Amino acid sequence: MSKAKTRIQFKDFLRTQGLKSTHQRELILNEFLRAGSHLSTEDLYLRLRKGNPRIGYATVHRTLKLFAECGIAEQRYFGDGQARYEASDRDEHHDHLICVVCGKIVEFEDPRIEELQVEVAGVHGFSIERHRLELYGCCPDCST
Amino acid sequence: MSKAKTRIQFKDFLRTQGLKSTHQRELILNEFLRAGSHLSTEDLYLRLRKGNPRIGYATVHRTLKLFAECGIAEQRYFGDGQARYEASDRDEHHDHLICVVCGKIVEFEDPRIEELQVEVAGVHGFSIERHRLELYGCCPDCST
DNA sequence: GTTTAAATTGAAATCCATTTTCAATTAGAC
DNA sequence: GTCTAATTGAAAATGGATTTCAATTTAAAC
Repeated sequence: MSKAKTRIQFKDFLRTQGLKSTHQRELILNEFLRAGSHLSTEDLYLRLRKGNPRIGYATVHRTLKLFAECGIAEQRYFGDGQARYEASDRDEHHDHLICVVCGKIVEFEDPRIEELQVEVAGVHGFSIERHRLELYGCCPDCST
Repeated sequence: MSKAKTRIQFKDFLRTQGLKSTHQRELILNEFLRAGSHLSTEDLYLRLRKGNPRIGYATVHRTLKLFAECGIAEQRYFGDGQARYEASDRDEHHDHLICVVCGKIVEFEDPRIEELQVEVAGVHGFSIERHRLELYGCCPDCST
């Protein structure tokens, strides 16, 4: 999804929820879209502070939760005790490869795995709503 | 693996690491093996307190970390902000189905998925060390 | 443009699981 | 038994997430 469309989606969300469009929310969305994925609240907060000294951590936190609620971002936990957010600006779901040495995060997708997941869930009578698949290992750069 | 073997494995671990076998560690291991899987530190602490009023939370916490270190337990995060531990008393790795309604956790394993994971990681030059696969959805009891 | 009610902001406080501190205790080698 | 190092547990510290609340801002109504 284009950045322009994401901005419209967020505005629509705010309007339909009776929430207000504010300068801060705009700044935060812009920086979120500009920055790479897998950002923690802290990451985004620090990036924002560089250009805009007057944005509070609490506002960044609250706005990221709004993004997740409205569907333009997804919250993830990679086990380091910090929530991370990524833009859901693609149609395809994807999973993650995480390097245990340098922390690099690579995205991938495999429809065959997704299919098997649905099958396995069905065997246990579950209907899947979402899933999380993370492969932890050593990336090419770190294994030399 | 039998509980007796697990106890021996832990004792060996302590000995080789120059650590001491204490009454508390024994009590905690016993209760951990008796209790079901997917326990938080708090869960185990409360169970222990029932029979043994004088066991500290910090000791339970530290001992669970020892279990994880020595390989008789695995630490997991299911996104509710609490670490959970499960006995690794089987040879097979397994993944989890989590009911988003009632919180029930069901274990499963599928070698076909594991195979595909290795393949996908290889494509990106990663060697897998461990992985995490969780399917979140609605269990049969809650979907009626 | 002005008024007004409601939402928002941000600094600080709070929450809560995890982790550390430290003085007292205990295990285990000698 | 003696001695040294590890362990314990209560309490404090940590750190990210979340909430509080007075001041500010938004945007709808006038």
